[in-house]
Amino acid sequence: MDFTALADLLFPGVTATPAQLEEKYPPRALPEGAKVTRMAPSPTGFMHLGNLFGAIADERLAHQSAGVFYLRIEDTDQKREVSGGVETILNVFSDYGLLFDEGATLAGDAGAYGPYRQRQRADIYHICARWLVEQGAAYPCFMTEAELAAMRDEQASQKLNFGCYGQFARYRDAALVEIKERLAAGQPYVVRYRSEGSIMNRVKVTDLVRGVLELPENDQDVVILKTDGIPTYHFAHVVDDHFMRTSHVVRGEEWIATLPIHMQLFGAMGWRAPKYLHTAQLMKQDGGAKRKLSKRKDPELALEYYKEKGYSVAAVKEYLLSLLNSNFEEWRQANPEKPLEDFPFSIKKMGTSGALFDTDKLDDVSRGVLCRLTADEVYDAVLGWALAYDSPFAALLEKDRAYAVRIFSIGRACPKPRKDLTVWSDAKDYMGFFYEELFQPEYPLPEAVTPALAKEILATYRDIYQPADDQTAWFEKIKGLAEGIGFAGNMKDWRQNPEKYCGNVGDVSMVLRLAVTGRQQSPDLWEVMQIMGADRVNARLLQAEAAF
RNA sequence: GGCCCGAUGGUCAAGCGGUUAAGACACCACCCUUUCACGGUGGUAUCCCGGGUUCGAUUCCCGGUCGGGUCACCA
Repeated sequence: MDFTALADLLFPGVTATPAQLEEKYPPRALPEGAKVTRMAPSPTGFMHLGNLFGAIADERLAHQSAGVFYLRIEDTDQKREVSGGVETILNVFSDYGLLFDEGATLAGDAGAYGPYRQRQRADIYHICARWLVEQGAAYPCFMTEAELAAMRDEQASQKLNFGCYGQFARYRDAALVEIKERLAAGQPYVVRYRSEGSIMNRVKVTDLVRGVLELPENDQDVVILKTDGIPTYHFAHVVDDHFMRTSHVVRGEEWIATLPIHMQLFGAMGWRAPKYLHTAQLMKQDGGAKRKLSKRKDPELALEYYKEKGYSVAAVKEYLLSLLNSNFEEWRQANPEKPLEDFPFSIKKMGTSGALFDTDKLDDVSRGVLCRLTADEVYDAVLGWALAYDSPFAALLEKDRAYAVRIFSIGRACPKPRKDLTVWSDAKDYMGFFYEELFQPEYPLPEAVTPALAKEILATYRDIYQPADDQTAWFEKIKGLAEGIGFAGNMKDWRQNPEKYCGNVGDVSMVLRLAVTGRQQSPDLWEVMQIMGADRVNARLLQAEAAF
C-alpha cells in the first residue's frame, strides 16, 4: 500500500508537517514547575457546577505556579452548539473571577498558541491526520450508520465487545483502488486510527490524584476525523494539548475509560502525554440512589440557578474548593480574612470518590462568607441581585442607600457577626419591615399579655420613648415599664420565681418588637429603632396600638 | 454484559499497621440572651462483607457485595 498516495487522496491540499507545527508552537518558556492548564468547554450555552469544579482546580494549579490558564472552545460538535454559548462561558468565568491568561474571548482569540476554537484549527488536525495516514496509522472508513448498527447487533448476539476493531474494521486494509472509487463516488467517510493494540495488554498511566491506573490497551480503530473533517474529542485533545503545551489535564473521571485511546494517539504522534488529574464527580441524591450530576436531569445544578437564588460567587467557590481540597475548611478557619488565592491548593489533597452535593453545607459556607463582608459590599451585592431578579426591591434599595447600608451594618464588623443572610434573596425578608412598602405586620402576642395590656404597654411606652436614649437607658425604661405592670424586670428573678410575676421583661420587649417590626424575630430592637428613626417608630407604635 | 473507578457517622471527610478513629455540616440537649441570629459546652452516630498477611488490621493482598462511570462520526 502506498500510504503517501492515500494521504494525497485524502488531504490533497495539505503539505505541512507536524514538525513545522512544532516550530510554530514551541514549548513554552516558563519557570520550572509552572503548570499549563486549560478549561475546555463545549459552547452548549450551559455551565454547571461540574464545569466550575474542574476549572477552579485548573486555575489554582496554573496561577499558583506562575503558569498559564487558558480557555479553549471545544466546538467540534456542531449539533450541540448554541448561539451565544461562548458568551455564557466567558460570563461565568468572569463572574467567578477565574481569569484566563489566553484563549478565546468575545473579541477574538488572545495568545500565541491559537486559534483556541477547535473548528478554526481544522488545518492543524488535518496536518496531523495526514501524517498518520502517511505512516500507515490511519485510514478512511466508509461504513454507514446502518452497517455500524448491524455490526453492533452481531457483536451483541455473539457477546463480543462492541466497536470497530480487528475483523470488524473492514476498511482497515481496503485497497487503494477501492478507496479511490468510493471517494470518486462521493461516499462520505471518517478517518480512523489503525490500532495495533490488544485488550490482552495492559497500559499503565499515572494519574496525579489516583496513582497508577492499569487499563487494557485500546484495540479500537477510533474515529479521529468525522465525516465533516472535524476531529473527535480524542484526536482534538491529543493534538491541542500537545501544541498548546498543556502540562496538566484536569478532567472528570468519566474520561478514565478512554485514557488508553489517548495514550495510544500520543504515542503514535511521537509525543509525550501531559499529566492527568481525573477528578471525582459531583453526585446528587436521587431518591435512594447517588448519581452523577446530569445537565439534562438537574437543571438546578446550572450555575444560573445559584445566581438566581442569590448565592454569592465567593460562597459557591469556597464550597467547591472545600470539596476539591479536603483541608480547605481548616485553612479557612485559621485564616478567615485571607483571599482564596492565598490557600495553598494541593493535588495531594484532592479526593477520588464522588461527593454528594450538600446544600446544607453550601448554606453554611455561604453564611460564613456573607457575614465577613462589609455593609457596603452587602448592599452592592444585594442591589445587583435585586436589579436582575426583583426590581421593586431594587428600587427601594436605591431610594436610600445610606438607610439600607445602616440596616446591613447591624451586628456586622464585629468578631462574631450575625449570620442572617444565606443568599442575597434573603435580604428582602430580613429587612422588609424597615420599609413601609414591604411592612406586613403580624401581631401574635405573648401568652402573658392580653390585647388590652398590650395597648397599655404601648401607650405607656410612647410617653417615655426618647429616641436619643442610649441602649442602656433604653432598656432601663423597658424594665421600669415591666415592673410597673407587675412583670419581672429581670429574667433571673423571673426564672427563680415565675409565680410571683404576671410575666417578664421579655414579654414587654416582645410587645414592642411586634409593634415596631411586625414580627417576633428581629435583630437588636434598640438598633432597629435607631435606624428607623423616631417618626417611623412612633407611627408603628400607634398602628400597632390600634391593631392589637 | 465487558472494562474501569470507588467504598470511614445522615452528608463532606482526616487517617496512611498499634489512635479514646480528628474536624466541618445537619440533628438533639444545655448555657449565653429582652426575640432571633451569633457564640459556647456536651451528646447521638462511622471503618460494607468474607478470607488471608501480620504479634496486631479501618489501614496491605485476594475474593464478594454495593455505588458510580464507560463502551458514539457527544464531549
